[in-house]
Amino acid sequence: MSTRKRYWLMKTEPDTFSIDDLRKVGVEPWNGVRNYQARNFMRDGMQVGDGVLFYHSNCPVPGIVGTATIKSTAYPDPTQFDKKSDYYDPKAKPEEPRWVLVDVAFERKLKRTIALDEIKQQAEALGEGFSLIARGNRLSVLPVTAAQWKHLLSME
DNA sequence: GCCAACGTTGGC
DNA sequence: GCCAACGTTGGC
Repeated sequence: MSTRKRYWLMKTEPDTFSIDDLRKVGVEPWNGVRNYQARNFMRDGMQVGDGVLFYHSNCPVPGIVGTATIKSTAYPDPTQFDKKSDYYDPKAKPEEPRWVLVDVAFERKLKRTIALDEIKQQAEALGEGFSLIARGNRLSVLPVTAAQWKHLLSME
């Protein structure tokens, strides 16, 4: 496996966990991902040191609000075994975990939000395949190329 | 709050 | 293995 730094975009609802929350705690175990494709990106793709575009969804101005760093490779998400958790999965067994998470570290908050609106206007430069703006995409964890990373942050 | 676009579940 | 019903995401 390559050790070259990779880039990702991770969505969160600011009412639940915002960039300001991440800044306060420093490092956060990214629990609650319950989508297989998103899980596979964390499990099979993420390496310590990878870059993360921190995205706010389900809010007045959806968009990229900060950057973060991957602090751990994937390990089992403990909330899947916790009956009191919203993320409890009765089908997950400790000897056969179904869901994983990674630790995400605060890097910086952008000077301003790079709004989804503006990102859509850059569709051509970002490439047709950019899944954040692909029709109907709902993935909460998705890969970003080095060129897309550079282009998106140049919009700040 | 609405609803389109998906993903998952479960009966058959 | 099909597919209808249901649940979720997330922009608007």
